[in-house]
Amino acid sequence: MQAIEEMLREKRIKVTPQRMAVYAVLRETRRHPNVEMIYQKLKPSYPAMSLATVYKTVDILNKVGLIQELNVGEGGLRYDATIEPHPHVYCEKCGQVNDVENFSMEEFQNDSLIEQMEHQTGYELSSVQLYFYGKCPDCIKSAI
Amino acid sequence: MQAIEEMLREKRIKVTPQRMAVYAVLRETRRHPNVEMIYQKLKPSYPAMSLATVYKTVDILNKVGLIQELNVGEGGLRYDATIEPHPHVYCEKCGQVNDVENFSMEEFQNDSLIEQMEHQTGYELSSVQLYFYGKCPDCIKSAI
DNA sequence: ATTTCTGCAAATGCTTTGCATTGCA
DNA sequence: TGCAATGCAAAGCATTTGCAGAAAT
Repeated sequence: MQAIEEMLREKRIKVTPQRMAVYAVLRETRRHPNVEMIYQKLKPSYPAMSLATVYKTVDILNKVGLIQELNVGEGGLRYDATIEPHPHVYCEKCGQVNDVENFSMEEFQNDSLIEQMEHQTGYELSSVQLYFYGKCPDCIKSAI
Repeated sequence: MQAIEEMLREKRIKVTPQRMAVYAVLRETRRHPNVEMIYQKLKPSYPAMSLATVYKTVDILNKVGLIQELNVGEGGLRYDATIEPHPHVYCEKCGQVNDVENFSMEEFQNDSLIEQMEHQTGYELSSVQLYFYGKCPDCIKSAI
């Protein structure tokens, strides 16, 4: 895995401790945190960091294509350092967002789904999102 | 198509002019309007209708299952009187949301995709959303 | 030396809430 | 008549903005 500093430099954006920290949080977790979660995670080690900076940082990281924005419908966005398209599951009980691993719908992984859709709709498409909604195994068990 | 009044009555919610009007707007259009759009559309014929009522109404119509909520990631929800699962395309230029008609991924139409995912993830799933993002034919033409 | 970013506080704007009034059943 | 819905205005909150100081190139 490439060094974070290098990746920012390649995107021609200034390399700051805040940006490296935010991106590091996203690379380390599989939880798809939202801005508030990222902020809480960083607060102990970066007491001066402001929420506004986290907002600005995820925005620019998303724009340069280092991370992707997810919208599972809570109101508020989540962020994911994995930029390859992959489906997500949202637990309506606990609010956790997870990746769907080893997704077997091949068309979703490569570009054939997008190409097929461009044909069918006449749009120029740039991305796809597939979201599943339900209850996660933990929440089923605890019968909350 | 069933009468709107009847449909509300079947869902055991009080039948009011405002609710019929909001639902009628959603059934007549394919534009997946948000709250503000619904409000603007109704204003001429219902000058007294308040935005808060539109918010409350779409919320209850969604809860009783008469409409579905879409979240294309603008911030703000859109509403759709077609409750069968079907993919949507979002134009990042003009912001229009359209249905994908005659979607050929059969698994998406019936329940097999959800069942397969339940197996794979251990979740109890209730719904799926598939969104495409890009530029619509009109926006491509006008090269905006 | 310049340009860009950060952090604070204030502003914004969508959505929700409380409550008196109205209207459906 | 009783309970629920409406409409208004106020409150709430997440997000954005403006700007002076700080930091990166």
